[in-house]
Amino acid sequence: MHQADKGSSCRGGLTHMAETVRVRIAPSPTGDPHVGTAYVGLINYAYARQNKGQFLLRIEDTDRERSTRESELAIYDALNWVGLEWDEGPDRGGPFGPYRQSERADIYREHSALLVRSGAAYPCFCPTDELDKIRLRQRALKRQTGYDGTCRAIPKDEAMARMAAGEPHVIRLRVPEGRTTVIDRLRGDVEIENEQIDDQVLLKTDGFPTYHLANVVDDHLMGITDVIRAEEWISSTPKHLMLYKAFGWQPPRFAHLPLLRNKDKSKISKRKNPVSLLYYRQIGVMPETMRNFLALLGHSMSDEREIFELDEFVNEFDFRRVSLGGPVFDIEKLLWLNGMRIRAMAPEVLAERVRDHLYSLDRLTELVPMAQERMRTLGDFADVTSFYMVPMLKLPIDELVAAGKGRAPKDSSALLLAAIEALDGIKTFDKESLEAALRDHCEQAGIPVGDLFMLFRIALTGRKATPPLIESMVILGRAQTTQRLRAASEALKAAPVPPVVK
RNA sequence: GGCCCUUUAGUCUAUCGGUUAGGACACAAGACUCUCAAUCUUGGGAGACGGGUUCGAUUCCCGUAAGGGCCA
Repeated sequence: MHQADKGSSCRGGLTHMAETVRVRIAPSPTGDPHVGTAYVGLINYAYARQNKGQFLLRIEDTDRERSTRESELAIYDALNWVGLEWDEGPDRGGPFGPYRQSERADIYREHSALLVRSGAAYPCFCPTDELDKIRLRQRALKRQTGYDGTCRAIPKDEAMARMAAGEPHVIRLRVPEGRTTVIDRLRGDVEIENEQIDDQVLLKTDGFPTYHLANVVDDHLMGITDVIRAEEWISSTPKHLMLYKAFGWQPPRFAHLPLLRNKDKSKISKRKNPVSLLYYRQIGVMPETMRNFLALLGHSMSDEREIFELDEFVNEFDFRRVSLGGPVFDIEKLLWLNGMRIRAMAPEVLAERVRDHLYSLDRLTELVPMAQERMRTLGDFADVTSFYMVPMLKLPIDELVAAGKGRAPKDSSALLLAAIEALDGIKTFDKESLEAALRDHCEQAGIPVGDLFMLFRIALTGRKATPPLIESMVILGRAQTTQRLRAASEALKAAPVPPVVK
């Protein structure tokens, strides 16, 4: 079926020395921590532990626009929550640091200079608009688009002189002729013609590396022996292989895991699915369930066991038992698993878990200010904040429809969808940004603020009378908020048109 | 559009050429029960299609189709 054994006894067939397995995950700190990160992390973790190797965490924050510190911290938080302990990383150091790419800029620059000197890479002075023109022309001719190699031909000394003179440029990889074979642990040999590969930019005009350069340099310098990552990277692996070759380094082994999917089989995305680990934690999926569930996707235990612990998975994980069809992330089954595990707990243990989940001091402190003015008894707290405690709201469809103020349900539905988009553009999910974004959005769309807010209120809390909306959104958090709005939008789309009331 | 990957029920999967194609979620029915849930029992439902190879293909090979990814 597949070639899981290929190349597993030795790397590239060259060394037989005992080597310590070193693997990594390299998430980008943009947005909420992703289930895909946990998925790939779990496999890497299992492989590392099984082989008594090391599992590292590297932060790929070379996208300086989108990377945030907040998101980086959320990654640590979420990975700790699922229980994947890493041996080296930005937060805990290690002998191969720094582990944050933004702190390694000099290393990349030196390495790209090395390639320019050897001729494996070259500076490209083409201005962006020129490149756009080339692309358009290629498109018009229905030719393969890509860099045409104009600057390849510039003699080396001239190129060096222009660089020294400070002319703006990027550094490109000089892709050689021929074909490149990727040896994938799971698929065997994958051959790709080099013609298919563009002269990839390695270093951008601002001196920052692209993913490809940084990735290869870091993996080598950090002693990574096995790159286990998502399938979406398989087509850029030849570029990476070329880089290893250009540097004269031995490449690691590669294994490309299948991509998690939405219900419609497209690559899992926040548009169609809650993908934030924080969301699942918030609704009360337990970390052991999350690990267990992820381990069920694309891998099976030898005895078809479905409920098991992390250490069992570590013992049994085997590339030969990885299946390659992209698994749909089935929330129903995740919840079933969670229920099974809940039922297996001793009541007193469960009691503690429930208390920690619902009534941790942190959580209460966050909620109490909102509830206080609306409470006459302590018990009122439960009622006022129930919308927050409940994982999945039961939506009152009629009220949702009514909140549309005479709009057809499907129009209200579209309204919500547009608003979700608007929220998407917010960088930090706080009161000020939300308020501004929502009012702004209403103005542009020409909807009365009150109309949208009432739709939101019911979508998010299931009620018409609630604590302040924006504050509630902040507390629910981005993932939960978008999830509920999306659910409401879908419910509205399916709702029947109400009879006209005169 | 080019290249690459994938393909067992609605979903997750088992099967390493010979099975009445197994399990799980979901679904349906029944039992239990003050309700609901849980639990138990039962049930329907699958090898994308077409060619080869073979005594025999879900399994190996080729093609087609579909889905997905990457590049633009």
